Amino acid sequence: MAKTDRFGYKISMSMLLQKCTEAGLKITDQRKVILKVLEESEDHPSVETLCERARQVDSSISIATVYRTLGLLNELGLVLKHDFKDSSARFEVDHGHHYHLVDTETGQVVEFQSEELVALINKIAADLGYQMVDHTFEMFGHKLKK
Amino acid sequence: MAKTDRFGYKISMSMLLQKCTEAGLKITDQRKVILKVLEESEDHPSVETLCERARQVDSSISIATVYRTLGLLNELGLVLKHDFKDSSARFEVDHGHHYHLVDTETGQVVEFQSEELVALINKIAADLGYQMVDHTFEMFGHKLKK
DNA sequence: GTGCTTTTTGCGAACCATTCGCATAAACTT
DNA sequence: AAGTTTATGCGAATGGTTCGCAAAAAGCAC
Repeated sequence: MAKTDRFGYKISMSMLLQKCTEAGLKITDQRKVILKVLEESEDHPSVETLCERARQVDSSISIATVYRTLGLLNELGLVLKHDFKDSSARFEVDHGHHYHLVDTETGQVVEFQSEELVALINKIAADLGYQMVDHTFEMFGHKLKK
Repeated sequence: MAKTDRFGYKISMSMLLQKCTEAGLKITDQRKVILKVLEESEDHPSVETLCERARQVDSSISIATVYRTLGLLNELGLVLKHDFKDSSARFEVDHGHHYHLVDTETGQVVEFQSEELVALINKIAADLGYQMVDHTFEMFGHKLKK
């Protein structure tokens, strides 16, 4: 049975690698390792963290290669780059768009999607005379008391 | 008649300076110049741009002071810091809540409000069982070709 | 497989926005 | 005016990210 995420998107290494070859990229050992590490990461690792994890598999991998690989994957739309306020960029495999609601009391992160939200922001952009190509949205809140 | 921004918020230098003294900060010529330049900026200038503008009034102002002043004002909540994707941070006097659409081709920032968006995200939070207390939202796009 | 061409790699140096250390110079206090 | 505190300008340091280059590996044709 194929592995899927909570929204039902199928994810697989071979699919990621296929996309890379389709884009004319060569499949190197380093890229395979980095992709695998990224795909297995449940969190949103920084480049440095990612590099450390990759080095545990192949200690010769340099951070420059990690940067280059992530840049490439990001251009292909396979990987999402997040610029959180506190310094360095963080990455995750793009498993389909979802948003985050951070519980301000527990720190827990709730993921959700909303077609309605996507539709509305596209409409807002269009009303302003723009074609939206990207957006960021994050919520902070606490559980409703009954 | 008091000057107001496009959303009707009253803004004034003296108010900003008063907040600074209340916070125990000394009012220096540099701070007055930086504050004035920021307050008169209709755009969302980068630190470097801000520094250039300030230097036209007082050429001895250093970029380190501009950074320090903006950091201070940001801590006081008088100034908003935005980390748009394109490298350097950009600032604006806090005139109340609105959103930003960044033109990916020109770097220009379009401001907008949407009651509909506010209503929708509150509803989304409520549906998830949460009371929203804060959120971030930013759009990136380019002008529609006709 | 063996060549040949193109892409990728690791390394360190370069880059760039931002921050720091420090001695000097202002601002507030009395 | 004198004393205390905070702010400034300078240049050097920092830290994440990118670049240049020669060496290594990948893909392709035979």
